[in-house]
Amino acid sequence: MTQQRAGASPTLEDVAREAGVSVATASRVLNGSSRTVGKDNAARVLHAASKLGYAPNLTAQATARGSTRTVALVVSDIADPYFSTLAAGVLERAEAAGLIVTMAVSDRSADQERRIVATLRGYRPHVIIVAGSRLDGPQDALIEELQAYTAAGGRAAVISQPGLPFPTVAVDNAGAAKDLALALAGQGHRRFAVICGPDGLRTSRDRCEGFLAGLSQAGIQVDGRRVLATEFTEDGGHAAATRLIADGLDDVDLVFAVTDVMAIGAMRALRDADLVPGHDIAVAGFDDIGTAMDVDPALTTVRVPLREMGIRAMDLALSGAEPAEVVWMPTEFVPRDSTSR
Amino acid sequence: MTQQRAGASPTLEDVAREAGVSVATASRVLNGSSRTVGKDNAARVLHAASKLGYAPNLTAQATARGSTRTVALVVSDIADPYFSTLAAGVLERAEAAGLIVTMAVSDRSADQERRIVATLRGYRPHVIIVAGSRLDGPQDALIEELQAYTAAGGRAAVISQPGLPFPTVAVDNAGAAKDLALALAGQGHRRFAVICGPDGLRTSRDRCEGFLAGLSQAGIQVDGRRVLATEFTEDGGHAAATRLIADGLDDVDLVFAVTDVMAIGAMRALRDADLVPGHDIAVAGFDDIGTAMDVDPALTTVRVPLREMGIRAMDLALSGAEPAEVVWMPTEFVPRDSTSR
DNA sequence: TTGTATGCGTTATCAC
DNA sequence: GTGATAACGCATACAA
Repeated sequence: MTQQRAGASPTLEDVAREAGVSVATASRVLNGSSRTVGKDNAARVLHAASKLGYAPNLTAQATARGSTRTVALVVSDIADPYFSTLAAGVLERAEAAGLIVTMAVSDRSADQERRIVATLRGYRPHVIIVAGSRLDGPQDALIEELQAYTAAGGRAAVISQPGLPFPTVAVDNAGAAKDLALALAGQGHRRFAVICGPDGLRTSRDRCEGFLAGLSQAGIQVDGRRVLATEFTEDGGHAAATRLIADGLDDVDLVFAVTDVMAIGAMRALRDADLVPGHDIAVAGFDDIGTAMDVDPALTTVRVPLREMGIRAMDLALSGAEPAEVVWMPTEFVPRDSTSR
Repeated sequence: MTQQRAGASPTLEDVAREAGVSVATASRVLNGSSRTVGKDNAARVLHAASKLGYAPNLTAQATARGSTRTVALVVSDIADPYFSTLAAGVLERAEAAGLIVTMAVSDRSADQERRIVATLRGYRPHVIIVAGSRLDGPQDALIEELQAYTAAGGRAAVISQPGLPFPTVAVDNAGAAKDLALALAGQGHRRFAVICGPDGLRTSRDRCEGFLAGLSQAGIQVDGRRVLATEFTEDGGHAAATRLIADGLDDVDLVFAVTDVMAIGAMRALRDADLVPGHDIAVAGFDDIGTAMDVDPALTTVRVPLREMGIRAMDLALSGAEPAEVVWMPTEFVPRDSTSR
């Protein structure tokens, strides 16, 4: 009976020695596909492996095989339900494909995002999925990094930033926001305030501009002072709504925030000011995160199939889609009590 | 000028050749610690690397060095704010330590959890953190797997399951639930219903029993038919509350659910039955997830410092804590409007 | 300071 | 069927 070094994982060699076979044989029964191994030898190896608590060194496997079974996912903020729901979809699909998911957060910084992709690329993942809310303008550094990856045979997919030279799953933010505006106008709302994200955030801009375009189409103008830019967070929504209230809300009957998270922050601000959301003033959001139907009144919003988008992004990457392919996911207007007087 | 194979990542050898130096030299400037490299050679290598878009193969690095810079995190469900907040803490701390986080979801299955740990172990991560809501009874398989990992020099930490032979960060669920019950009784509530998680879930049981113990200490008994077991999800909370309502809620003035997520589901069920949470019937939860203060009325709960727990778990693992070490995190009663008539 | 040679744990290509 | 053995991409002890 052989001894393995303490403080180190048993290796294939340890198992082989214990079983009295060659490493090649051990490798074959433990991992290989071709079942060309003698029955008793196989049993010996299996027994030795479990006795030693052997777990194949996947990093060594990766260097030997030249490929891994991992997918790298980069999100802006995992505590944000938008991203955690996306991530759940990616994880679900990855698991089904026998892939392990590596995750990193970019904290909404483009530079950080590039650095992360550069690092993740080092792990030679099977797939890289980038799900940040993308910035305006050329993403040269990120694109270069991802292109180096795909050029080397990697599969990449991007969520929510159409226009990049990678397979993409996205929703028509501008169009959906426009439809939302028209629907709200159809409900009888006339005086709007809009809470947008920080400048340069593509998703925010699309939704903002789409919404204003819809209002304009309905013959409604909104005062520039009623369009606020703020952080892409709940506190951002709260702060913006607070500003709005301070400036006087008399001529506003609906506040639209470009994300549910921000809208919910705005609702909190309204309540803090002793206003009743949905009664004194209507509120609408965008995304349909789970919480949207838990707040009271339930939040009118646009459903974005986040979990499905994570799944589709995985499918897209795994299927080796064309760089230019964009899968547009359907959205849906979800009227709830927050906009019905 | 040399050509690298298309469809493959440039290797250190490619860079070295391009720069006209040996791989050893290239390795030293690109990764090594000792800066014993000639100035011009270093520049050459750097230039070649960036020109080729070189990213070191981290898996190969790992097998060469025998160690990685990754931490493996296993959670039950990343879409659940409880876990996504924990994960955010882990990610934050990991990033600060220059570690990459690999994540997998166990879907609340013990067997799945063991399988995942077995797989993750194969990556020889620097750290493994298990954050499932643990089941009652012996977790033999999981423990064995984790012990094989630590025996081989790995650092493990566990969140929320004290009693396992690994460094642990936890909260006193039973004690906090008892205090909560006493506080609610102090608010004047007398007739309680309790929504628990499925049998065998340790966290749920501790909170349930602690709560009932607190009530009992306050001289309050609760009818067994008013203690329901259900799924550990929002829908579970909704379903249980619906059952409660169907059975008649006349003799109940407060519903306690063992997690905020479930409590929020219960609030939704109440509203669905045209009852006003916090007015017709009080509701209390546990965890203080972000949403707790977004619902209306804001949810009375017990604050569990989730993000900090993720951070502490990382610290614990990184510092090579004693197997038996348990860090108890403080909890705090957070009274809000859902329990104040 | 730089290069050579060897090893890391596996897989895969050969022979036997 | 099974066993040597050369890769895989990188790090590093040892020479030069």
